[in-house]
Formats: sequence, structure tokens, C-alpha cells
Amino acid sequence: MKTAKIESLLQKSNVRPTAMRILVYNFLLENEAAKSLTDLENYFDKSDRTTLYRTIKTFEDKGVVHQIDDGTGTTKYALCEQGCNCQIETDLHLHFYCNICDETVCLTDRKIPNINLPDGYTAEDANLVIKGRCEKCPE
Amino acid sequence: MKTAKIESLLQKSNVRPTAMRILVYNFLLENEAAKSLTDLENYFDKSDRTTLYRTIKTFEDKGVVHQIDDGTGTTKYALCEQGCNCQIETDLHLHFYCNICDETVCLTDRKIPNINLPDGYTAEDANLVIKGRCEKCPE
DNA sequence: ATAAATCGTGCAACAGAAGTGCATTATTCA
DNA sequence: TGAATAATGCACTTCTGTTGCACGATTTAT
Ligand SMILES: [Mn+2]
Ligand SMILES: [Mn+2]
Ligand SMILES: [Zn+2]
Ligand SMILES: [Zn+2]
Repeated sequence: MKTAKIESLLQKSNVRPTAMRILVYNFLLENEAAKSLTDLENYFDKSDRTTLYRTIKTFEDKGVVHQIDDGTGTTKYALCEQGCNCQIETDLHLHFYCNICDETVCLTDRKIPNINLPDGYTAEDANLVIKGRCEKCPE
Repeated sequence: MKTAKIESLLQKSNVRPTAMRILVYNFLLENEAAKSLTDLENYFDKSDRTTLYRTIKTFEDKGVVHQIDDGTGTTKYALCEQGCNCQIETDLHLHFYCNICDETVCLTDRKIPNINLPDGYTAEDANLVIKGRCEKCPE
């Protein structure tokens, strides 16, 4: 995707398109798998961890990315797709973690099914992670 | 529950029932909510963190407790119930995290529904956490 | 155009959770 | 009783996430 295109996308989300932010956006765009702060740190070894941290935080606040807790202990981030409404209310798609290649992907079209809770419990949010073998890791 | 009872329960799981282990077991037993290592550390302020850490690890290895990743960033532990087979294959009950009282409980009778994955993906494990308001926190 | 205000970046330092090495103490077993 | 084994406690480390503060860049007002 062209830099100009990313610039306008960021602007539409009220994120000022700095050089670093465009690079981070592009990195997330080019990778199907969700990325952690450490992933960014390793890839952009020139840039400071704090900058990347705050970049991703800004992205999250402005609804450009969403956080993923895949159970590995390190938070991952993925670009929000068009129509992703994780800011307003949690977008209830599930995530898949591959035990082989250690990558996490959004399964945006698979929604978390409604669960019937015991009396007195009310659901406000949910997180479902399926772990197994991904399509890129054949047996 | 009597100490002698806990002793024999631990022995049945091939865990030597030391004083500390019995205390930890009893603590988990008396609390409905799952507990973190820090919770144990705060409660047993006489004992060392490492001891508690290894106690809970031993419990986990021997199938006395199971780990819970509730999305808070700190791992919690809860006693395995009779018939819990989280060692052999993952016991697919779900967990509930209360946004108000910050407590996590097992919903052992609610199983994670089967999810139809895209072609090429195979599921081996799953984690579902519902977040909201628990029965002890009325509106 | 210039100055003031705001925003982004980088360095350092810190906090919390988890984990390891090693010495000491307690328990089991020959 | 003594040797072997297991449990405990202390110190230290790693990893992730987070904040304070100073400096440089960019925007906005005059
Ligand atoms: Mn996602
Ligand atoms: Mn449970
Ligand atoms: Zn894979
Ligand atoms: Zn509650």
C-alpha cells in the first residue's frame, strides 16, 4: 500500500501520520499474523521501544488496531478491519494461536457464540482463543 | 476440610503433603475464586515466594490445580474438581472474570462450544473467558 | 515570519510477574 | 545412624509493560 494511502487512513482515524507511524502501520499491514511490542522492537531496531509502545497505544486508542490476548503472556496487536467496532463495543471475533509456528491470527468472520451464564451473571465482554495447528503448518 | 483429608488427597495425586502444601491446598479450597501467585504471597506472608511458586507448579504438574488465563496478565490457579481431566486433554470449561470485584471463577459446567474453523486449521486447545458482572456484585 | 503551544521521540529508570541457581534444612530410606 | 532425596529460602535474573523528563519537530496563533 502506498504511503499516501496510509497517511490518509491514519488521518481519518485522527492519528497524525508521522514517519514512524506509517512504517508501523505498514508493518502490521504486511503481516497476516498479529504482532507484539517485542516483534516491533526487533523489526525496527533503530527506533526506541517507548516510541513503538506509544505508537501502538495511540493506534489502539484511536481504533486503528486492537489488542489480542492469545494466552502466550505477551499482548499482540492487529489492524482493525473495516467495520471492526472494537472501540464501541467489543468485536467478538475469535483468535487462533498456532502451537507450531507460534503465530496468532484474527478469525474475523468467526464470532464468539452466545453463552448461557448462570443466574446473576451478566456478560460484557469475551475472549476466545483456539489453539492448534494453522493452515500454514501442515502435518 | 480436615488436614488428614487433604493429606490423603495430595498423596493420591503423588504430592507429598508438606505443611505448606496442605495450607496452600486449604487456601484454594476455602476460596471460590481462583488465586494468583501474588495472592498466595500476600496471604502467606511468612512463606517465601519461590516456595509458593514451586508448590503451585507441583500442584499443576500433578493435576491438583489448573492454570487460568483470565486476561488480567496474572495467571490464576484453581483446584481441579473430581473428573477434571485437564492433564490428559484440556478440560474445556470456561472462566468468568468479574469486572467489578476482580475475581475469576471456573464455570465448570459450561463447556466451550465447538467452533467450526477454516480449512486447514485444527483445534487442539481452547480458552474462553467471559467478562462482566458476577452474581456477588449486584447492580 | 516569529513566538508560543502542542506533539512526538528517545533515554533512563521502574514495577510486576515469572523463573533459575545454589545453599540449607527436612524427610525418607537403606 | 548415615546417605540419598526432596523441600525450602535467598539472591539474582529475565521479560513485558509503563512512566518521567528532556529535547526536537510540528502545528497554531500573533
Ligand atoms: Mn482480532
Ligand atoms: Mn477452571
Ligand atoms: Zn502455524
Ligand atoms: Zn464480582
